[in-house]
Amino acid sequence: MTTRELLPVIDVTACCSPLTRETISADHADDLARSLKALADPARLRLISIVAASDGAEACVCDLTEPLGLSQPTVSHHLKVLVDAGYLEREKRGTWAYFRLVPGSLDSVAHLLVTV
Amino acid sequence: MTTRELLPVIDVTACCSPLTRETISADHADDLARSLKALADPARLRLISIVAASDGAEACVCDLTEPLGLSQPTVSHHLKVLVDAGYLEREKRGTWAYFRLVPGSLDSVAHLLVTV
DNA sequence: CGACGGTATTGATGGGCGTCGATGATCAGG
DNA sequence: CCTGATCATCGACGCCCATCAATACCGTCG
Repeated sequence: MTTRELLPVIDVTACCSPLTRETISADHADDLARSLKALADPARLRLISIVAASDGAEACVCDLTEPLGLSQPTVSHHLKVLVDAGYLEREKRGTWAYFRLVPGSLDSVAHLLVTV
Repeated sequence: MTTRELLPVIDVTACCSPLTRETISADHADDLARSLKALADPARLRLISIVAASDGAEACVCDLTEPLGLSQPTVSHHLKVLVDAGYLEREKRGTWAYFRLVPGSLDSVAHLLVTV
Protein backbone atom coordinates (compact mmCIF):
# COMPACT_ATOMS: atom_id res chain seq x y z
CA MET A 1 0.00 0.00 0.00
CA THR A 2 3.04 2.29 0.32
CA THR A 3 6.13 1.89 -1.85
CA ARG A 4 5.77 -1.55 -3.47
CA GLU A 5 3.62 -0.68 -6.47
CA LEU A 6 6.30 -1.57 -8.99
CA LEU A 7 5.45 -5.17 -9.83
CA PRO A 8 7.57 -6.87 -12.50
CA VAL A 9 5.87 -7.33 -15.84
CA ILE A 10 4.70 -10.93 -16.20
CA ASP A 11 5.65 -12.55 -19.48
CA VAL A 12 2.49 -14.12 -20.84
CA THR A 13 2.78 -17.86 -21.40
CA ALA A 14 0.13 -20.36 -22.34
CA CYS A 15 -1.68 -20.60 -19.00
CA CYS A 16 -1.04 -17.34 -17.22
CA SER A 17 -3.68 -14.63 -17.36
CA PRO A 18 -2.77 -11.02 -16.59
CA LEU A 19 -4.27 -9.10 -13.71
CA THR A 20 -6.98 -6.59 -14.47
CA ARG A 21 -6.96 -4.77 -11.15
CA GLU A 22 -5.09 -4.35 -7.89
CA THR A 23 -4.87 -7.25 -5.44
CA ILE A 24 -4.69 -6.82 -1.69
CA SER A 25 -1.23 -6.37 -0.19
CA ALA A 26 0.41 -8.95 2.03
CA ASP A 27 0.09 -6.66 5.03
CA HIS A 28 -3.57 -6.03 4.36
CA ALA A 29 -4.16 -9.76 4.03
CA ASP A 30 -2.39 -10.31 7.33
CA ASP A 31 -4.56 -7.78 9.15
CA LEU A 32 -7.80 -9.10 7.70
CA ALA A 33 -6.80 -12.68 8.47
CA ARG A 34 -6.16 -11.72 12.08
CA SER A 35 -9.58 -10.10 12.34
CA LEU A 36 -11.28 -13.12 10.81
CA LYS A 37 -9.34 -15.57 12.96
CA ALA A 38 -10.75 -13.89 16.05
CA LEU A 39 -14.23 -14.61 14.74
CA ALA A 40 -13.59 -18.09 13.38
CA ASP A 41 -14.54 -19.96 16.53
CA PRO A 42 -17.98 -21.28 17.49
CA ALA A 43 -17.67 -20.20 21.11
CA ARG A 44 -16.69 -16.65 20.18
CA LEU A 45 -19.50 -16.31 17.64
CA ARG A 46 -21.98 -17.43 20.27
CA LEU A 47 -20.50 -14.98 22.77
CA ILE A 48 -21.03 -12.12 20.35
CA SER A 49 -24.54 -13.31 19.62
CA ILE A 50 -25.47 -13.54 23.29
CA VAL A 51 -24.00 -10.14 24.09
CA ALA A 52 -25.87 -8.58 21.17
CA ALA A 53 -29.13 -10.24 22.23
CA SER A 54 -28.84 -9.31 25.90
CA ASP A 55 -30.85 -6.60 27.52
CA GLY A 56 -29.00 -3.32 27.11
CA ALA A 57 -26.67 -5.06 24.63
CA GLU A 58 -24.31 -5.96 27.43
CA ALA A 59 -23.60 -9.05 29.48
CA CYS A 60 -21.28 -10.18 32.24
CA VAL A 61 -19.21 -13.34 32.40
CA CYS A 62 -21.71 -15.08 34.64
CA ASP A 63 -24.29 -14.69 31.87
CA LEU A 64 -22.01 -16.32 29.36
CA THR A 65 -20.42 -19.28 31.09
CA GLU A 66 -23.45 -21.49 31.43
CA PRO A 67 -25.06 -21.28 27.96
CA LEU A 68 -21.74 -22.12 26.31
CA GLY A 69 -20.97 -25.11 28.51
CA LEU A 70 -17.39 -23.98 28.91
CA SER A 71 -15.35 -23.28 32.02
CA GLN A 72 -15.06 -19.73 33.34
CA PRO A 73 -11.36 -19.34 32.41
CA THR A 74 -12.08 -20.46 28.86
CA VAL A 75 -14.91 -17.95 28.50
CA SER A 76 -12.66 -15.26 29.91
CA HIS A 77 -10.00 -16.17 27.38
CA HIS A 78 -12.43 -15.94 24.46
CA LEU A 79 -13.72 -12.60 25.68
CA LYS A 80 -10.17 -11.27 25.84
CA VAL A 81 -9.57 -12.37 22.25
CA LEU A 82 -12.71 -10.55 21.13
CA VAL A 83 -11.79 -7.42 23.07
CA ASP A 84 -8.24 -7.41 21.67
CA ALA A 85 -9.63 -7.81 18.15
CA GLY A 86 -11.91 -4.82 18.66
CA TYR A 87 -15.29 -6.55 18.57
CA LEU A 88 -16.17 -6.16 22.25
CA GLU A 89 -15.41 -3.59 24.89
CA ARG A 90 -15.08 -4.35 28.56
CA GLU A 91 -16.31 -2.26 31.45
CA LYS A 92 -15.82 -3.28 35.05
CA ARG A 93 -18.58 -2.14 37.39
CA GLY A 94 -17.97 -3.28 40.92
CA THR A 95 -17.48 -7.01 41.07
CA TRP A 96 -18.82 -7.72 37.58
CA ALA A 97 -17.30 -7.17 34.17
CA TYR A 98 -19.74 -6.11 31.48
CA PHE A 99 -19.12 -6.62 27.80
CA ARG A 100 -20.66 -4.64 24.96
CA LEU A 101 -20.48 -4.89 21.19
CA VAL A 102 -18.29 -2.24 19.56
CA PRO A 103 -20.68 -0.58 17.10
CA GLY A 104 -19.75 -1.10 13.47
CA SER A 105 -16.94 -3.56 14.11
CA LEU A 106 -18.74 -6.48 12.50
CA ASP A 107 -19.96 -4.35 9.62
CA SER A 108 -16.47 -3.10 8.91
CA VAL A 109 -14.92 -6.55 8.65
CA ALA A 110 -17.87 -7.72 6.55
CA HIS A 111 -17.31 -4.80 4.22
CA LEU A 112 -13.61 -5.59 3.94
CA LEU A 113 -14.54 -9.13 3.01
CA VAL A 114 -16.62 -8.28 -0.04
CA THR A 115 -13.93 -5.93 -1.34
CA VAL A 116 -11.07 -8.44 -1.20
CA MET B 1 -32.73 -25.06 15.29
CA THR B 2 -34.75 -28.27 15.61
CA THR B 3 -35.90 -29.56 18.99
CA ARG B 4 -33.89 -27.57 21.52
CA GLU B 5 -35.98 -24.46 21.82
CA LEU B 6 -36.92 -25.14 25.43
CA LEU B 7 -34.30 -23.16 27.30
CA PRO B 8 -34.60 -23.13 31.08
CA VAL B 9 -35.89 -19.91 32.55
CA ILE B 10 -33.00 -17.94 33.99
CA ASP B 11 -33.59 -16.73 37.51
CA VAL B 12 -32.66 -13.08 37.51
CA THR B 13 -29.93 -12.27 40.01
CA ALA B 14 -28.03 -9.07 40.50
CA CYS B 15 -25.76 -9.25 37.46
CA CYS B 16 -27.59 -11.33 34.91
CA SER B 17 -29.53 -9.56 32.17
CA PRO B 18 -32.28 -11.37 30.25
CA LEU B 19 -32.13 -11.98 26.52
CA THR B 20 -34.23 -9.77 24.28
CA ARG B 21 -33.99 -11.83 21.12
CA GLU B 22 -32.90 -15.16 19.73
CA THR B 23 -29.20 -16.09 19.72
CA ILE B 24 -27.59 -18.26 17.06
CA SER B 25 -27.69 -22.01 17.66
CA ALA B 26 -24.60 -24.07 18.39
CA ASP B 27 -24.90 -25.78 15.01
CA HIS B 28 -25.20 -22.48 13.20
CA ALA B 29 -22.18 -21.13 15.07
CA ASP B 30 -20.24 -24.23 14.06
CA ASP B 31 -21.06 -23.79 10.39
CA LEU B 32 -20.24 -20.11 10.34
CA ALA B 33 -17.00 -20.70 12.22
CA ARG B 34 -16.00 -23.29 9.62
CA SER B 35 -16.69 -20.85 6.81
CA LEU B 36 -14.73 -18.09 8.51
CA LYS B 37 -11.83 -20.38 9.36
CA ALA B 38 -11.40 -21.13 5.67
CA LEU B 39 -10.97 -17.40 5.06
CA ALA B 40 -8.88 -16.61 8.14
CA ASP B 41 -5.50 -17.11 6.50
CA PRO B 42 -3.40 -14.50 4.70
CA ALA B 43 -2.42 -16.86 1.90
CA ARG B 44 -6.02 -17.82 1.19
CA LEU B 45 -7.22 -14.22 1.22
CA ARG B 46 -4.53 -13.32 -1.28
CA LEU B 47 -5.48 -16.31 -3.43
CA ILE B 48 -9.07 -15.12 -3.58
CA SER B 49 -7.93 -11.60 -4.35
CA ILE B 50 -5.65 -12.69 -7.18
CA VAL B 51 -8.28 -14.96 -8.70
CA ALA B 52 -10.84 -12.17 -8.56
CA ALA B 53 -8.41 -9.70 -10.14
CA SER B 54 -7.29 -12.01 -12.92
CA ASP B 55 -8.41 -11.65 -16.50
CA GLY B 56 -11.62 -13.60 -16.97
CA ALA B 57 -11.83 -13.97 -13.18
CA GLU B 58 -9.96 -17.23 -13.31
CA ALA B 59 -6.40 -18.32 -12.66
CA CYS B 60 -4.36 -21.49 -12.66
CA VAL B 61 -1.94 -22.73 -10.00
CA CYS B 62 1.08 -21.50 -11.93
CA ASP B 63 -0.32 -17.96 -11.67
CA LEU B 64 -0.65 -18.24 -7.92
CA THR B 65 2.50 -19.95 -6.70
CA GLU B 66 4.99 -17.19 -7.42
CA PRO B 67 3.22 -14.08 -6.04
CA LEU B 68 2.54 -15.84 -2.74
CA GLY B 69 6.08 -17.09 -2.27
CA LEU B 70 4.81 -20.49 -1.22
CA SER B 71 5.55 -23.95 -2.57
CA GLN B 72 3.22 -25.52 -5.11
CA PRO B 73 1.89 -28.20 -2.69
CA THR B 74 1.05 -25.51 -0.16
CA VAL B 75 -0.82 -23.42 -2.72
CA SER B 76 -2.67 -26.53 -3.88
CA HIS B 77 -3.63 -27.25 -0.27
CA HIS B 78 -5.01 -23.75 0.25
CA LEU B 79 -6.96 -23.93 -2.99
CA LYS B 80 -8.51 -27.20 -1.88
CA VAL B 81 -9.60 -25.61 1.39
CA LEU B 82 -11.23 -22.73 -0.48
CA VAL B 83 -12.96 -25.09 -2.91
CA ASP B 84 -14.24 -27.31 -0.09
CA ALA B 85 -15.56 -24.24 1.71
CA GLY B 86 -17.43 -23.16 -1.39
CA TYR B 87 -15.52 -19.99 -2.23
CA LEU B 88 -13.77 -21.25 -5.37
CA GLU B 89 -14.63 -23.73 -8.08
CA ARG B 90 -12.11 -25.78 -9.95
CA GLU B 91 -12.13 -26.68 -13.64
CA LYS B 92 -9.44 -28.78 -15.25
CA ARG B 93 -8.72 -27.92 -18.87
CA GLY B 94 -6.00 -30.14 -20.27
CA THR B 95 -2.90 -29.91 -18.16
CA TRP B 96 -3.97 -26.83 -16.24
CA ALA B 97 -6.45 -26.40 -13.41
CA TYR B 98 -8.37 -23.13 -13.48
CA PHE B 99 -9.99 -21.62 -10.41
CA ARG B 100 -12.90 -19.21 -10.38
CA LEU B 101 -14.74 -17.35 -7.64
CA VAL B 102 -18.13 -18.78 -6.75
CA PRO B 103 -20.46 -15.80 -7.25
CA GLY B 104 -22.08 -14.57 -4.06
CA SER B 105 -20.12 -16.81 -1.71
CA LEU B 106 -18.26 -13.96 -0.06
CA ASP B 107 -21.37 -11.80 0.09
CA SER B 108 -23.32 -14.56 1.79
CA VAL B 109 -20.81 -15.10 4.58
CA ALA B 110 -20.49 -11.33 5.01
CA HIS B 111 -24.25 -11.11 5.36
CA LEU B 112 -24.30 -13.93 7.92
CA LEU B 113 -21.70 -12.02 9.90
CA VAL B 114 -23.72 -8.85 10.39
CA THR B 115 -26.78 -10.86 11.48
CA VAL B 116 -25.03 -12.88 14.19
C1' DC C 1 -9.86 -6.24 58.75
C1' DG C 2 -11.09 -10.85 57.28
C1' DA C 3 -13.90 -13.81 54.54
C1' DC C 4 -16.23 -14.45 50.26
C1' DG C 5 -17.53 -14.21 45.39
C1' DG C 6 -16.54 -12.76 40.49
C1' DT C 7 -12.94 -12.44 37.17
C1' DA C 8 -8.25 -12.66 35.06
C1' DT C 9 -3.91 -15.06 34.63
C1' DT C 10 -0.76 -19.06 34.57
C1' DG C 11 0.87 -23.62 33.27
C1' DA C 12 0.05 -27.86 31.11
C1' DT C 13 -1.94 -30.74 27.55
C1' DG C 14 -3.92 -32.38 23.46
C1' DG C 15 -5.37 -31.53 18.86
C1' DG C 16 -5.46 -28.90 14.65
C1' DC C 17 -3.10 -26.57 10.94
C1' DG C 18 0.43 -24.35 7.74
C1' DT C 19 4.43 -25.67 5.45
C1' DC C 20 7.61 -28.42 2.79
C1' DG C 21 9.93 -32.40 0.17
C1' DA C 22 8.87 -36.51 -2.09
C1' DT C 23 5.87 -38.99 -4.77
C1' DG C 24 1.80 -40.20 -7.53
C1' DA C 25 -1.73 -39.08 -11.17
C1' DT C 26 -2.87 -37.18 -15.52
C1' DC C 27 -2.36 -35.04 -19.90
C1' DA C 28 0.28 -33.19 -24.23
C1' DG C 29 3.66 -33.99 -27.63
C1' DG C 30 7.33 -36.42 -30.07
C1' DC D 1 5.52 -45.70 -25.52
C1' DC D 2 8.33 -42.34 -23.37
C1' DT D 3 9.27 -37.88 -21.71
C1' DG D 4 8.19 -33.62 -19.74
C1' DA D 5 4.96 -30.51 -17.50
C1' DT D 6 1.16 -29.40 -14.29
C1' DC D 7 -1.24 -30.43 -10.31
C1' DA D 8 -2.84 -33.41 -6.22
C1' DT D 9 -1.76 -36.33 -2.39
C1' DC D 10 1.11 -38.16 1.41
C1' DG D 11 4.07 -38.09 5.47
C1' DA D 12 6.47 -35.41 8.61
C1' DC D 13 7.67 -31.47 11.30
C1' DG D 14 6.83 -27.40 14.04
C1' DC D 15 3.86 -24.13 15.82
C1' DC D 16 -0.40 -22.14 17.33
C1' DC D 17 -4.60 -22.62 19.88
C1' DA D 18 -8.74 -24.27 22.69
C1' DT D 19 -9.43 -26.13 26.97
C1' DC D 20 -9.05 -27.03 31.85
C1' DA D 21 -7.39 -26.99 36.89
C1' DA D 22 -5.10 -24.23 39.97
C1' DT D 23 -4.12 -19.85 41.53
C1' DA D 24 -3.79 -14.86 41.90
C1' DC D 25 -6.25 -10.45 41.78
C1' DC D 26 -9.79 -7.40 43.33
C1' DG D 27 -13.92 -5.83 44.44
C1' DT D 28 -17.98 -6.18 48.33
C1' DC D 29 -19.83 -7.17 52.72
C1' DG D 30 -19.93 -8.60 57.42
